[in-house]
Amino acid sequence: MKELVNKIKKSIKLSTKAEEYIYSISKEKNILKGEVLIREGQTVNKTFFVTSGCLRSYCTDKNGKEHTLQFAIKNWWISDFIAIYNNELATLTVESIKDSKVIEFNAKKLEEIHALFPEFEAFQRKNLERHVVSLHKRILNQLQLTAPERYNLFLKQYPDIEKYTPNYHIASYLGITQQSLSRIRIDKVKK
Amino acid sequence: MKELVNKIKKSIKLSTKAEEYIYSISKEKNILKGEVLIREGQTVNKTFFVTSGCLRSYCTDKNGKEHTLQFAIKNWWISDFIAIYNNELATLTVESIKDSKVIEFNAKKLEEIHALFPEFEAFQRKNLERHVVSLHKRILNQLQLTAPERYNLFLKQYPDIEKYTPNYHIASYLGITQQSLSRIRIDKVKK
DNA sequence: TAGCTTTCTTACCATAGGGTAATTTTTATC
DNA sequence: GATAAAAATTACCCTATGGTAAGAAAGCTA
Repeated sequence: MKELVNKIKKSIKLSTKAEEYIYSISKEKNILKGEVLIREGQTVNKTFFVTSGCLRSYCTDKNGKEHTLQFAIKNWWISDFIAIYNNELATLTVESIKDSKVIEFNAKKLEEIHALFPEFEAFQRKNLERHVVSLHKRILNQLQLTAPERYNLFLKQYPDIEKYTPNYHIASYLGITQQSLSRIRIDKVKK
Repeated sequence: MKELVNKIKKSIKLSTKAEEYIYSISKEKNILKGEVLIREGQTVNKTFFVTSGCLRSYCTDKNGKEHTLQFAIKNWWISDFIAIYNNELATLTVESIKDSKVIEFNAKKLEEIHALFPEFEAFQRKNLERHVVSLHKRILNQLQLTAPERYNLFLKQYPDIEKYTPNYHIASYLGITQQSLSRIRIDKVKK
């Protein structure tokens, strides 16, 4: 928690009141592997900031197949932002894939922070800008790279995620099946 | 221009000074089909707001193949946001695909508007939030839909883009070849 | 209208990746 | 360590999409 506040302070000047407000709308939580923090179909009133461990968000298609939108490791925010920003019910599920520590925010009150403490706007804008950049890059990679290339890039971005994430989650992030990923991994070793 | 300012005013309270500033950092431009507004490898110092017509942004891969990141129609913003937000050279090209009218902003000065007129922050935040949502949806669609499904969705989102966009641009947005798109179109008529 | 250019379609074959299912390996639990 | 559960690999065949290339259609330009 302290860490996050320091991070914010590096980006903007945070008044004491604003800092107090942040503490009042959040709480630190220990999450066990497998816990579901946001469930598809339900109201989304929480946003999480990961301080250790890893969460993922995914949707489930009509055939029951899961598609991973995001892995959130240390210092990332995760929630169902489609639902929050559109004020809709969750289409995503957010679950913990290893024991994690998060700071849980009340989404509504986190939104209100901008009206109450406009100093926070610049911080949030930077966050959103970074988010847009990473999504643009992901889309471009999906369009132009082969599955093995995407997998190698993924490993660079999440260096030790393989230690605790099943391959089928990685596959569902890359847009391939776990069997294909398995072949890719084997081909890689052969070389 | 007037239209954009009204749009902004619907979202936030815009002071006279801020409005004047907006006018001072922008100008309306008529763009001919085929004009390149941002070129890969160069410095990006402009952001465009489309008032009519259509632009697209794309990257070119190592084989010279183009991949469309975005089509921007009326009321959309377009630029190379990866370059702007990361302060890097352009990796994208932005070109007009039909005669268009745009409002051209100095990107640096548009960024500075937030420090000068903090009232603008909330407007920009909403823009970025919407942008994130549309990118999340695009990624999820790419992961879970077949090419024909993505094509149908695309036609709903850009109802008459086919009138002026060559198919291979659409294909390059959907992540397939123009030949595949051609087959999909034919199959669709048969049904 | 003729001729040129761009775009679209079609055909052929190649290939990456998918689906199902069986088997092996790893991990967790008692 | 034995057993069960979860995950990963492998095999088999299949299908969607890609690549090349040729031809047809449409759109420009003179």
